[in-house]
Amino acid sequence: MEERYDPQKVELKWQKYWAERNIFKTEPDASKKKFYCLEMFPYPSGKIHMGHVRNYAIGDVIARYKRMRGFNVIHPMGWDAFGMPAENAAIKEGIHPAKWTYENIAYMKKQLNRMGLSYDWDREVTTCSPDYYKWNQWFFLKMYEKGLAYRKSSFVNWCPSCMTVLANEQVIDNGCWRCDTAVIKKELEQWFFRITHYAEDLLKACDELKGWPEKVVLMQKNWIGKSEGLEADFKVIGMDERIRIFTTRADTLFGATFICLAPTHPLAEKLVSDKKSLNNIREHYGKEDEKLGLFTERYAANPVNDEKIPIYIANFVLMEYGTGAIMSVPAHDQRDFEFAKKYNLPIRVVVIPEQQPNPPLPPFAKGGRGGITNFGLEAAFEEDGVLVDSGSYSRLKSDAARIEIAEFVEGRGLGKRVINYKLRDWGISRQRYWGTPIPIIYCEKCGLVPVPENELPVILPEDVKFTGTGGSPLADSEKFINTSCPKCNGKARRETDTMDTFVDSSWYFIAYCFGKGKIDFTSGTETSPPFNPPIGKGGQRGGSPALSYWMPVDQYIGGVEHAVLHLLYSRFFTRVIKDLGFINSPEPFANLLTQGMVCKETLKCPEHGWLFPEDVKNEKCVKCGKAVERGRVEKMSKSKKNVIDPDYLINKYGADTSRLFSLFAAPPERDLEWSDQGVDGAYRFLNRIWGIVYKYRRQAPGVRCQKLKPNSSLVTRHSSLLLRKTHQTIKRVTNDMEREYHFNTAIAALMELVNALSSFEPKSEEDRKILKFGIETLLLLLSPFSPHISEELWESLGNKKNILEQRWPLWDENIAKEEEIELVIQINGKVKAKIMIAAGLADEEVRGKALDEPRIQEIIKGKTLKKVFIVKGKLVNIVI
RNA sequence: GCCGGAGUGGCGGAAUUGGUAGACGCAAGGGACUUAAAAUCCCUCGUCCCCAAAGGGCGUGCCGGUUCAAAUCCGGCCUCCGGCACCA
Repeated sequence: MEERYDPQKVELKWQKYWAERNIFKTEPDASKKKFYCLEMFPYPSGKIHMGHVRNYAIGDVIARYKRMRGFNVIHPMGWDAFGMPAENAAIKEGIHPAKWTYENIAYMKKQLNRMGLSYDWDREVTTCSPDYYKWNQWFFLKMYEKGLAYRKSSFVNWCPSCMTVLANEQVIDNGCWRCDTAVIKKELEQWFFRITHYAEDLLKACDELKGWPEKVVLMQKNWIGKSEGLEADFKVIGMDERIRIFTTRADTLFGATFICLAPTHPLAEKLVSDKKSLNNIREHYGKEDEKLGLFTERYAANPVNDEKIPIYIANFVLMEYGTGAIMSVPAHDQRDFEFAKKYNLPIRVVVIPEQQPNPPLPPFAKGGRGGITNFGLEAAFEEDGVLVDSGSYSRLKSDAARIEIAEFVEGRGLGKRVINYKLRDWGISRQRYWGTPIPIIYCEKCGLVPVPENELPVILPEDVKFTGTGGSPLADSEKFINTSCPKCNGKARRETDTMDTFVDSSWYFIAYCFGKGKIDFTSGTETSPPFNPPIGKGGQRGGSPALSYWMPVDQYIGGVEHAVLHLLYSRFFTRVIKDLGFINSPEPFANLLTQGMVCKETLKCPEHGWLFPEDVKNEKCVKCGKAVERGRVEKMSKSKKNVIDPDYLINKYGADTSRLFSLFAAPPERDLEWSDQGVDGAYRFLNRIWGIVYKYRRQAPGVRCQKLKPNSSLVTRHSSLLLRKTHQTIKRVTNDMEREYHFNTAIAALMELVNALSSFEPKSEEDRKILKFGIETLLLLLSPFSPHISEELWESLGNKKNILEQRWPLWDENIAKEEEIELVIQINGKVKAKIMIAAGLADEEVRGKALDEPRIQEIIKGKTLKKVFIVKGKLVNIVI
């Protein structure tokens, strides 16, 4: 054994050892409980970053820990390989996206292996390979058959920079999720997945996501955005038309003083004669600037009292939500209020607060009760209350009135109660090259024809031109576009849009279960006894035993930025796949851990802007020598240059230190602040362990000492303390792992054990045995965090079998238990003394010992004891 | 605006059920070893009063409450972070 710890040597040795034996390969084994540990697969952008290091370190600890706990662990990895950066590289540097992508994958795979991650590479998936995206196409066809994939024209979010469409979820603060460019509305024919078909199910099942952070569940619920309300028809006076509106406030129906249509509402054209004005409004549609309206010069009849009210077109009314038309109740809706003020429309109060008039009346009441109160109001009253000026419904409370008025409107045949969702169908068409071709053919005679299943995959052609201008390169590829119709064999052309890359990542966790190159949803085998029977109902395919064995994912780990996007799409896809009969559970991820961001302080030179850490020497910019400003701690990003390159870190300290630091610096769900000194600390810790093992490597060879008991005649007092500490450490580390994966406190416990080991001086043979037991236990507990050094030192101690194949140690509660406890004695809640007493004494004895304590005697002398509280094993509080 | 989450030493963080606030690490200061430095090891380390010790006061964003006892529970506020945002 070397005296000095050389991480490079140790780590490469064990990585080679693991790879040669393909040690992380797993197969279904019905005799063992499975554990599916999954980290979000990366986009192969070139190199891994610290966010990946953290994400994959967390996942690897869990995988290795569960493996030692006896689970059959599946721990796969792959590549989210379609996407825009590859195409941008092609435009900028002339490299083909495929070449660029596969080269990046090769490099990043090396990096991941260099981190010592325990992946079963026999399950690797690469989404840009035809044997993967074939199944995107297959799912598309299945969904098309079931009406879950459809085409429609609509106003879509368009990113002018990426030159493509974005789904609603992919618009962040009105900008593109990828490049931040302001998104504009554009009318296009698009393919959609009918995710709204599952809206209610996706929402209801949120409550079953017990293993997810509440925050994420809430975000999903809000995104789905269920609301119950009334759809009501307003007849257009003098025309044979009705305008159907949606409202959640049927109780305010008597307060409606006008109605508004979205500019793109089908009736808008009919009602408005001034097309120029209509187009003007359309240009301001969906923009968050001022509210704009256009009077149609037509009127409609309120379904509740046939009152005649004006019809407007308004830019703020969305066609995509509800019916694309609203009734406007300015007294009780702030938006309508602003609109009414601007266009001088009447405002009628029909709901007043329940508690009157003390506390003082809200501003709206200044104008008096009920009636047209088009003055004195400063804001709408949007809360529930009591109805006024609403015919026979006056004096009812809002909640009751909502039901009664809705029933009345329903009774007149002028509406129905409905449920609406904010969730829209998922637009998947992208006008880009580097994605999955949508398997559709347009025939001059037969129209829209799906590509037959046996002709899949529709291969993405390689010989296309990347100009960076205009639309998708596919649209210019004659070879690709021109085809023949599968029905009539006549001239036809292919769809040139490709699929959103979120389609790829919506089922990759299911793909892993098949194994590399073996994805197959068409030849499901019959139920075989060792596995759970697949759910396939009559007529459906049999499903796959591998899928029912491995699914769902037991622990999913990734960034919170996917809280709605990827996670919602995956839940949708998993439902579709379940309904096709391939898996049992509609939920893909039983437990979800959303890890925090990796952050670092930013550095800025007044002249050269953001600086890399290595561009700063002695607080000065290396280029100009000016003093550097220390900025805020922010998420590591290339643009702010506050990054640490994982390659640099691993070359300098090794993978074990890098992993250990990123796990120790903060609990996984919280943001992690980078600290160079912290990394040094982690490195020092591993060096100390190396030193301890080196010092004692030849002591007590071949001994296992699980059965040693403290205070037996052979064991000295100081060694029985070490034995206890060892058992306590097993207990603490195990509990920290089980309790929300709090690795930081688990590592802190290991550090305490190292402190105890390094200050221990063995004097007898028994001491040496206990010391060795302590060291071996330390290595076992450390191995999920820093696996290479643990293997190396384990071997140095003469162990023949891998530490990987060892069982997680168990603690003995009798040994871990303290014999003496420190009793805190408080007087009136303030700590006055601490004494050591035997553990497990009866309350009376504890009380006696506390009162006998001289310091306490001194204070309570001559005072009456009011009460004495005893907390077992901890504290006594004497109230005087 | 609406909905979440957080606020603890110089710093990252700990405190599992209301029961010793500050585990563990980092930084800092002092010491040992060394020709010297690095490395390593040992000691101190919330703050204030006191020469010091002993002891005591204060202290988990702020104000108030419940309790024998509050970082933890309740009410009100402040700040920061995240999500949603014309969704009728």
